[in-house]
Amino acid sequence: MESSSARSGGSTRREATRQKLYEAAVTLIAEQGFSATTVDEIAERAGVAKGTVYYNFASKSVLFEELLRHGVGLLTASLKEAAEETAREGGSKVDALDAMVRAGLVFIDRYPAFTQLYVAELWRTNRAWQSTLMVVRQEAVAVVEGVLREGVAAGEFSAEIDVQLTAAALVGMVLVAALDWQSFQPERSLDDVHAALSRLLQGRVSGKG
Amino acid sequence: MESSSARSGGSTRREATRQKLYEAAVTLIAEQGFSATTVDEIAERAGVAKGTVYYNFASKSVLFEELLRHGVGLLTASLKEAAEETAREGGSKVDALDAMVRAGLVFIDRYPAFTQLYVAELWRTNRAWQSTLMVVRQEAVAVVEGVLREGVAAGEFSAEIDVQLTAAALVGMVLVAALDWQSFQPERSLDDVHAALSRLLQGRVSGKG
DNA sequence: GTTTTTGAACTGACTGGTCAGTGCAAAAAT
DNA sequence: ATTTTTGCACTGACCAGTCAGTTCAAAAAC
Repeated sequence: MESSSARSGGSTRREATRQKLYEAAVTLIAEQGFSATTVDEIAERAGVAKGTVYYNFASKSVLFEELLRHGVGLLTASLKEAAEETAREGGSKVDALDAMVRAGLVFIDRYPAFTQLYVAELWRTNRAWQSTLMVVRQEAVAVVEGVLREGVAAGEFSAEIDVQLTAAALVGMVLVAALDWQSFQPERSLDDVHAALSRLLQGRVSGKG
Repeated sequence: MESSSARSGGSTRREATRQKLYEAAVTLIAEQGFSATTVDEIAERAGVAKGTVYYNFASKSVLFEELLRHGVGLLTASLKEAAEETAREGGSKVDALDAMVRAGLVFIDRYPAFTQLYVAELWRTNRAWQSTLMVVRQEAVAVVEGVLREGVAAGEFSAEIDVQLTAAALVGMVLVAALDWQSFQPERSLDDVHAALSRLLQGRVSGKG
């Protein structure tokens, strides 16, 4: 018989197990890389048996892919939210960029391991999950590109900026500054880091200030 | 006899073999990661026997570490050269930064695989070669920090900029923009990319332009 | 004649993935 | 109300294959 013990989209127990596996995998892979991390390690850290990993995910690669989707989904939602709230409050496009910079920093602060792992894999070639990686990357970068384009359309940004390259550069600015912050100056506050990046974003570097 | 022909370190033949191994390892590891790359693969791509790898390097890790040192050494030299030439020509510190941005782009354009590999490893923790990684990172970033500090001292940059964070952000800007360029818009010219980054660096984004 | 390279065989530890079986809470049957 | 059945979620020993690193005699390069 169809037991139907938990009709609403998968049992709670299973979802909890998957979450534990995500959390175990993300830190281990961030530290060691995908290949150097064994399924046994992931299972052990998650506190489940190895078979459970394969009960919940078709393979180690699939676990990783779903982890990527899950994580970037959170980031993209956060960036959109930041941009939309700024718009709602009548802020300029620079304000929107600034809010997104902060949202990015908050995300990296909350999920540093995921960020490390993502950066480490993003530009590799010939990997099984490359298409997944590109899709989720595009989702996130598109939010930044959108704000830049709107800014150009509204005359707030120079029409001569290269939207794609500028978006990539902004993402890189935040990414590397934040990872450096985490790795080498963890005592600094998020506001400190945000202030430094705002200054750079708004071109307030040159001049006596 | 230790003939005059090879003062710096070892025979020419041996050095050539090591160079071939570097080149083979750098592309393979950039594509697949360190752990997923086998010594047999490296030897095969380099066109030497496996025994030769172990005759020239104590282990796979040591080969990788020396590769890191070698590569970042080239980058650091190139950055210094760019900064010094700008100074020699009487350029401003912004000019020096701009020249270093270009030098970074040229480097990434010439050694994309090395750059990928380096970025993928830089923020990992608990790895055998972590101290090597940090040392060489610091050598490179210090060049940027130095120019920023001189700019502050000379009153060209605001005294309120955070040198460390700004340097990291600038490096990130170039790194990510360049890797994106390589990966997703390889048809663009170096000058194009450089122009986009210059604009951002000099705060010529806002405004009708 | 010394240094460097070759190449193939070998070892021993490790790994992704499998699978027969267990535990258990809810459903069905009595 | 009690017993029986169902099937989901999980378990962990096991397997077949892989890989870093070793060894070494012989050849090649210098």
